[in-house]
Amino acid sequence: MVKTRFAPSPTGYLHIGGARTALFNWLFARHMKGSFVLRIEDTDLERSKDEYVKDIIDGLTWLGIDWDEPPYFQRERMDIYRNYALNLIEKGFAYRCYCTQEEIDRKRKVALKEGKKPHYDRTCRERPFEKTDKPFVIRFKTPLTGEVTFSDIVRGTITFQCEELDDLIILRSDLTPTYNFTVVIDDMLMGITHVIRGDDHINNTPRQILIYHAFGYAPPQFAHVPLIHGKDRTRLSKRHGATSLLEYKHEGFLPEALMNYLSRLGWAHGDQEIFSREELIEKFDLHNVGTSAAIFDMDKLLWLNSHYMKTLPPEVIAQRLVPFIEAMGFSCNETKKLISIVETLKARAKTLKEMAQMAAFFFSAPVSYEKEAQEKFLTPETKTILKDFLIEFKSLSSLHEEEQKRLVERLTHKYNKKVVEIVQPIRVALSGKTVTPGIFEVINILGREEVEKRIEKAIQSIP
RNA sequence: GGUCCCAUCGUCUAGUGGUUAAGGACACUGGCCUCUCACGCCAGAAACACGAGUUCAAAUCUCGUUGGGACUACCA
Repeated sequence: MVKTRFAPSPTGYLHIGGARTALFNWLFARHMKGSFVLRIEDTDLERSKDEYVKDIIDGLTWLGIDWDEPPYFQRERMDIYRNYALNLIEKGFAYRCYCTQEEIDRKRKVALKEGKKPHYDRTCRERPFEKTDKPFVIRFKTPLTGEVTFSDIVRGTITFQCEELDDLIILRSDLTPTYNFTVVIDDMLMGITHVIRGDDHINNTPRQILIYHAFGYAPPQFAHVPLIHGKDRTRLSKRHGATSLLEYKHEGFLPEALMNYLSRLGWAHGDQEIFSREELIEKFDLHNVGTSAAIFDMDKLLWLNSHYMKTLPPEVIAQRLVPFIEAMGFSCNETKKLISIVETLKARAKTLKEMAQMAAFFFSAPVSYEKEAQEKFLTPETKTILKDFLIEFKSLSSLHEEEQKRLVERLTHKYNKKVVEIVQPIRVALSGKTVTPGIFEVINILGREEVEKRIEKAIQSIP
């Protein structure tokens, strides 16, 4: 059975790139009816933070990614790694190295200067065991010759010469294990069948394969997916805008849109652009994953988001809109009204945040009018029209669109004006703005009483 | 520097040697619709990095060049 994992290190927020890697792992597992696990690689005691663990878990959850076993924390498994490292020494695949860091740094600088590889010179590799209190690290005994080849699912065959590889440290002097060792131990112990990760790990793969060999264990399948780059075509990092995936949530993006967008970054299914979660699971395939890095495109994300704003049930959008409305200091306990607002705004707002801003005037009367709107549409001339409108509006038997339309038409004839010249003053009076949803919809949502109040107020504001 | 990876419109991509004057989508431009703004609809501009080779035939295969990226830690 297929088993995949997402193995982030909590040394930073879950960003778009990590989320995409997680998504691919999750989609592949779900597609293959296998399982997916989350493993927090927090062996870097210095830089790992609980705050980031929370961000990762919350971010994935928001996206709609779930895992089949409780999350693993490498920090809780230190003994396991130590034992396996010791075991490797016994088997002759690793050795204690007593060289000091200063020594090694010095030698590396010299080697670099002479144009040689900055590798550890393997001083301790064949040193006979001696009892000493000196601190040591454990290094893996990389074969001096030969090559390592593996078949990557997305890239095909990749080969490395062993002589290019270093005797990497697998256990630090403080007895904590290093990345290239823990991944192998955990992937092995957890029975991971497919390792799907960013292509920044291609260079690590041969080292890891060698460790698998040392344990006599067949390596999993590897699938290295291209990285996501920022506009400057370098690896995505903090300086490319939104740091955390949750930042997108706070900016009013829908998880459906993010998932759809992320899935299409490096993967395609013919010409299809819109995928539901179920469709993604059904159609996702590692063989259709591309090989070149993609640049994050906010415009396309916005387009997808606006698509889901329009197509998700209004009740769902309304529910998700609530926190944004409340953040502006309004309370929205009238569900029916809120849904009407969503209906009228869903084709106009690209994000929930934007929708909330557009909806503000439904919750409180304008305290002031946009300057230009006021100058242009709240004039002595339109004052007359507004007064007339108010009288007729009060006598309307219902707020049906047809009836409102007739009212406006009567006014256009009476004053010999275009529709827009009648509607805009009303719009400004009701919203303070020149841009709103259709005027009849606005009137309907506001309701008789509120409309009358606001028109009245506008009339009074005109000298 | 060394090793490895990558290269189709501005961006995401379809394309797996042959009706492809290279298709779709976002963005962009123009038009239609229209009470403002959106939405929607129609149209348009826009790409196979370069050079050899293989082949009857190459965006597709090979090599080289150029360009970009990643890795090269007692980070992951």
